[in-house]
Amino acid sequence: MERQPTIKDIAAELGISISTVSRALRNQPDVNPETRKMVTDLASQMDYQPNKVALSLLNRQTNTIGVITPNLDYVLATMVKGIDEVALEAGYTVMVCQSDESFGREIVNTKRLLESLVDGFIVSVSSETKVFEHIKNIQKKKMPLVLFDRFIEGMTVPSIRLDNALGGRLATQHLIDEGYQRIAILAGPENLVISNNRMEGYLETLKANGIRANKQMIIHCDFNQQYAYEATKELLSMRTRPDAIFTISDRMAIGAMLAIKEKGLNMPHDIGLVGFNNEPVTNLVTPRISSIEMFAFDMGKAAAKMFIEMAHGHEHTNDQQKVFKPKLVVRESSKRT
Amino acid sequence: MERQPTIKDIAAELGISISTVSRALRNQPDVNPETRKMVTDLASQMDYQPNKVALSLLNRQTNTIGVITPNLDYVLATMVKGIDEVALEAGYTVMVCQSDESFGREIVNTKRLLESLVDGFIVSVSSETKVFEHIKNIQKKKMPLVLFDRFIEGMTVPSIRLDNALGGRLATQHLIDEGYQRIAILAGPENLVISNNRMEGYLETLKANGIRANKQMIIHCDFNQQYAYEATKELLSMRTRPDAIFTISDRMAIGAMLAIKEKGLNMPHDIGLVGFNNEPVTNLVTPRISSIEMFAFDMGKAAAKMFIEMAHGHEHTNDQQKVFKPKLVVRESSKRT
DNA sequence: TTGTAAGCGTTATCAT
DNA sequence: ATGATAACGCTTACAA
Repeated sequence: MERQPTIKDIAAELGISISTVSRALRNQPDVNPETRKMVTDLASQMDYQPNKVALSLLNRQTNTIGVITPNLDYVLATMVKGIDEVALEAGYTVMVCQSDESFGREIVNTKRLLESLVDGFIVSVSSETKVFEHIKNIQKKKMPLVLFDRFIEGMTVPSIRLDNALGGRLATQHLIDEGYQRIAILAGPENLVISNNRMEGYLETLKANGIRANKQMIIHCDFNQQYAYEATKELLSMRTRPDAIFTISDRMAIGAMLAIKEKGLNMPHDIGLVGFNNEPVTNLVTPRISSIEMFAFDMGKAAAKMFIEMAHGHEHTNDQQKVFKPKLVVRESSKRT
Repeated sequence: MERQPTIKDIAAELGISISTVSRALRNQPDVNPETRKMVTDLASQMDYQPNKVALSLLNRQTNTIGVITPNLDYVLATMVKGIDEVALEAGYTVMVCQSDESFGREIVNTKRLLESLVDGFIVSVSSETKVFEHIKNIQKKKMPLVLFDRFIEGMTVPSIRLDNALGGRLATQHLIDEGYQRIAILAGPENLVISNNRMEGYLETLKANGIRANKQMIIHCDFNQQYAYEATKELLSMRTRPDAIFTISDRMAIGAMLAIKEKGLNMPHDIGLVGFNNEPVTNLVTPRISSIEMFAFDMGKAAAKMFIEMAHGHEHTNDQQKVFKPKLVVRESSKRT
């Protein structure tokens, strides 16, 4: 890589001092118009670009946000897009690191970015993450930190999250309203808060409708189409099989759908299905899958906005949380009436 | 954000000079074991982290790669994941910027990152991009630059690309082999090289099989499910409708599929369909869609490897290109025999 | 073995 | 209107 031109080079070339060059370039008053012209002309001729690293060192801020995400699947990619959008607008650049749902990689990523490269973090923790020292570390340094999507129970961190329990309630109540009685749930990994919250909504709603929850109807499995497929096959081979399934992700809904079709059951007649996330794919399959919309793009934007407010030193409390309300989107897979 | 501890602080606290601290911290010889212990102990107690910005300024390199991508849809997200993987391994951090298929945002992103924030670039140009001054600019600065996926015709830039024409040939030949005669193509935007290459493969193969290309069977439309849906409706209402459609992306294949189903046609009997990318969704719909696998993850890894070689000053020629061979994956949508 | 000082590119403060 | 200098945090000759 070639050495880039600096104000020093410009100053030397023009036989003036670097402070004058600096001033001229930044349109400060108190600089002779002729001098300014000389400087700006030469600068653009040399294709001079101010060195952001030097500025970062000087100002002790990099105008960079470290974004750590477990993956870039639909929901998180959409959120990251929202973050990107707002950040760019506000003069921030975003460093996206994928932890790949691995605790180890999350640690490594955090540590790297922490080394004075970023002004703060917007983080969604991996499904493996059960210890939060690295997150506390960020807080200890008083850096702006916003969690999004996946959050941490029992820790007060500013965050953007979804009312997952409501999502669970909406889905379950809808199935009940459509006349389904034996509603199974494919829940996510056990330690994942969002997954548990969706399940709580499910349990709550069953109870509110006088339906006894059945442990055999509650399956924990990875956020994964294959597992969901297997789990559904299992469910469908029960002596009293479920007549509806609520999966806490659309990926899982697809897996469930494959198993249902294989079994020769008709949706929504024989069995109902509701997913979560409202991914485009729900519209592409036959029958189309009902799902819970979570406004991922807006959530991303909100996360970035909250971050920027914190970075600009606006007062904020640590337990500031913005909670988005999900919305039920009814499609053929669950519409029996 | 709190001021982070520096070696200066450590030195002051211990009453020694900063160079000694620096040496102790970096395990240099020539430093008294006792001094070293004092220093390292205090450092870890203060949770000292070396300031990367200062180091970047000193070394004139940031160990950061600027990745510019038009979007984070399946293919590019997968490639970015590959880039990430290799980069992390090699001690680089990745800054991902989405241009959102907009030329303007691509320019802005490039310019920002160029301001000495990154050591070089791995870029996939937006579909809008027809002028390449910003890319030439990077080259002029002698920064490592690798293009991936989308590349530029008539410019010699190191790049990782797919043999798109081969992809077009594989798909088309397969359809012909399955007995389809009137094969339409939903090509992408006209100025996009990858799209044109796929079409060339299509045209070539028709010719090689003695089939006359029909202009009405060649539709240019955005990489977009909705457009593909409209275009297919149009195609299917022709007096002599096509009996097969090759779409140059799986998204478009889904759009086409919707139109085909709406028309009540049976796949693969009445009409054949082949997509491109081999996205997971091709496996989720009924019938499953045949597609062209492009090994996106490996392509991303290769891009990062090439970048790192360049950054390490390995000799390279500007026209160094790694071309991946796509593979046909046959599924039900096109298997008539 | 340790300290001093220059330098990385820039801005801000204080002269001139 | 312009210049000299210190500072940001660090490394690295060079000196002690």
